[in-house]
Amino acid sequence: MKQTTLRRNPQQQRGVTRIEHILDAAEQIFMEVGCDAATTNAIAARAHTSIGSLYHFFPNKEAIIRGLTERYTQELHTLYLEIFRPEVAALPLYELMDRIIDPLVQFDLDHIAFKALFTGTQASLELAAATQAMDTELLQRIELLFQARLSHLPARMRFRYASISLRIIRSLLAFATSSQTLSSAEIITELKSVLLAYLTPLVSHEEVVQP
Amino acid sequence: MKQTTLRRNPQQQRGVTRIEHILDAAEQIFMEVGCDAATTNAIAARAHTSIGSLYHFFPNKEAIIRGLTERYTQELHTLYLEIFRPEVAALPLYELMDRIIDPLVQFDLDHIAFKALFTGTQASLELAAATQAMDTELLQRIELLFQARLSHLPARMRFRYASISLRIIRSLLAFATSSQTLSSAEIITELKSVLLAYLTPLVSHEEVVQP
Amino acid sequence: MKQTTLRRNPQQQRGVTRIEHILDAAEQIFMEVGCDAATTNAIAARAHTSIGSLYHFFPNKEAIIRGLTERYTQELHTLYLEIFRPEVAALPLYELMDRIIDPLVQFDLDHIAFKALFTGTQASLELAAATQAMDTELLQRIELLFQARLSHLPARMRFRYASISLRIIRSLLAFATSSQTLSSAEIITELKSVLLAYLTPLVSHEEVVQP
Amino acid sequence: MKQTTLRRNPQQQRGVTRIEHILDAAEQIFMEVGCDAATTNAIAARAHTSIGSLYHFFPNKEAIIRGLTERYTQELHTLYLEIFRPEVAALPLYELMDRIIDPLVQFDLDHIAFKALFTGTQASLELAAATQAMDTELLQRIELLFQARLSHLPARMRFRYASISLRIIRSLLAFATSSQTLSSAEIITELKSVLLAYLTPLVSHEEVVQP
DNA sequence: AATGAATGAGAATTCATTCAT
DNA sequence: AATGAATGAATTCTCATTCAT
Repeated sequence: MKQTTLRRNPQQQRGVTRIEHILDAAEQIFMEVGCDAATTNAIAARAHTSIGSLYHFFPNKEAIIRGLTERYTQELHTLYLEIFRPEVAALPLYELMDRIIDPLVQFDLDHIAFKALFTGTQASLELAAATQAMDTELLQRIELLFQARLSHLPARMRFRYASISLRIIRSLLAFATSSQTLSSAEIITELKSVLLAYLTPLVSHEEVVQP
Repeated sequence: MKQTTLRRNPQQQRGVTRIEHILDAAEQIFMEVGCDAATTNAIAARAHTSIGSLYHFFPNKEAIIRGLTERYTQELHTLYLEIFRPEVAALPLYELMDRIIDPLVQFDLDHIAFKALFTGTQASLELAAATQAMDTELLQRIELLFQARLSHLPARMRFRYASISLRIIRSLLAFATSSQTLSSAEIITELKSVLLAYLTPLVSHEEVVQP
Repeated sequence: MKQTTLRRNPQQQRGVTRIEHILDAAEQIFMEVGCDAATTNAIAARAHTSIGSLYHFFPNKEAIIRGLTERYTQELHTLYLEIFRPEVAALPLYELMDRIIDPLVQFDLDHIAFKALFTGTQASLELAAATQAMDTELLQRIELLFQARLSHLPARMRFRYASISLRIIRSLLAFATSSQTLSSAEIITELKSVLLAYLTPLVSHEEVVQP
Repeated sequence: MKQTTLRRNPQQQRGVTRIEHILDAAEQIFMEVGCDAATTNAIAARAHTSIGSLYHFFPNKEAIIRGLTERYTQELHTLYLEIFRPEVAALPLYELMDRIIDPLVQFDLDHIAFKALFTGTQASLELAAATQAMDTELLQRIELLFQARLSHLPARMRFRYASISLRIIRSLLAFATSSQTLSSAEIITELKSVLLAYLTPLVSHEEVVQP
């Protein structure tokens, strides 16, 4: 049975710093060569520590990936808390969109490295779960918004709209941060346009006024 | 410099069959364990051949990936030729959608293995290029359709709409073939709905009559 | 037990030609990459034949080396017969030298490829034996010459002088065909000079008159 | 680009010892089966270490050969320094000979393994360079001696005499350590005799008195 | 805690040789 | 005879992980 967490909780400040360094190094290396091709020795070297020290804190390579994922997940969770404040539920659709999508774009831009790197098998499984979890959280929050506004629809339909919206957001967000042919701004504008076109009919009883 | 194609063109019928077997085996194994974790020995074993024979035809592991990609690419290209016949340009939007999306869905279903497997570093680079190329072809064909129908728009805008549409198609297609919570049919229906909602305003001068 | 000779004597003229082609190809490849690194497939390809045909005539790689060695040995033996005609025994030392050394130089120049290539383990053993044999023949012929001229010396001493002379000849011959800093002619001149200086005291009763 | 040196400099005493062991083992194995046929696994086994450790210090097989060559080269260089002390320049020719040749003989006897083993392709290239370099050093030292004694000759001639002498020394030294038919002592005696016969005429103005 | 040496299973690839066509 | 596909043992080298210092 593989250990999945830190081998030991660092007792000293030094240890905490060391762990962060290792994660930073891992992030770089993963991005450069991919997850499978990254070697623990290379990560240790990049973190200016010894392989022994690395294994002092992480029981195995998988734990490094997990650590990285957790760090990312934590940040994303924090972002969700900031985005989905109670007051957003009452905003008009087009403004709601800005309030949700713009921070997500920014977050993706701030974490391009992270997204780019996860290609390897190990990482995929690891990240698939984490992303799944994070997207499930996002999905639920979107559903919650819909619940407030589309209370006349059956839950099943709200779930469907939320799922489809989430997928569109994710894909065009990824496109926005990677496209060579269209500008990020263009794509984000279109993303909002697509969602408005898709969702507006459902909320047509609202008084939608776009600026 | 790595060889990129077959080590030698098979001179005998046996060889052709063997190559197909190897590619089939590779496809399976890649799907099961991922591309980096797949070993050439495992592929040879699964293809009921010897490692020597594998290397008789493929100079290295990368060439197997390439071979697989090429086979897939070829099939996809053939599909595009079938889909984008001249007469589709004249179809009403909602029917056009059926004519394009339904075959793509079917193709994806027929090639779930292929899509699922490409995670490894080597494969990514390989497939990234091929997918890029194939999607570029699809993009151009969509642009061509738009050119016929949205001739009043500047080319730049048509390119943007085509790009965004393609992305949405790709992501919801992938969702359709992988979702655990929504049915494939549901997702496809929504995909068409999204595209109609997004594109209809642009072609509103057409007499759009949905059944 | 490894077969050491041809697998079968060629029945047709074609076969003889094919064998020569294979040996020629082997000689080239051996020279280019060394004996161990040379592959039978490469030899077959260079000989414009198939690996199957190669093994049709040679039971294994070693047999190719042996075949090459035998061809060389045969030619060298023929040369010795030409050089050591009865009349040379009576020639004055300095002329004798010309009669012996000049043809050897020419032979080495004509077979530079052959000398250069034999580096691999298999070849060494093979060639070591053959060279040993050929040099033993040369040694005996030199001894025979000495026997005629230095009949007053004990056989043991004649053998020693012959051995040493042979070694000097071999090494400076090799030097002559490979030196970058001295010309072949210079080296050959010195070779004769060394031998004369070394041997003349022994035959001082001869009337040595140099031109 | 192949690494050519140690993968890493050993930081601990253990490492230094291990490296020496590996080189010793390699020397033995190379001698037994030749350089190409020697496997890194066999070397590791003979060194009583793991293949991993071997590769911990040597990036590849070639580096082992290089390491061995360097060790040998270093020792030979040290020997040259000991042999060619300033005072030898003034010694009479026959004594000079003893002072130079006898230590070389001894060195060869002490390093029979090394000389015998270098047959493989890789090694040849490697050793060819090293031997070339070492012989060039020896050549220059001999030239320097000649410069002192044969100052009346043009430099070009001194170079020629030195080159020829070196070649004779090398070949008869090799003969001395390998001959089955003549004793080493006999051969060395003849070597000196040859050189004296060859060189004495040049220094005849010296008062050469042999005991 | 920290360092880096040690380990060895496992991966890609080669190539002499055999065999079916 | 000729061809080239098939075979698989053997080889070099990697890298996650453990252990001695």
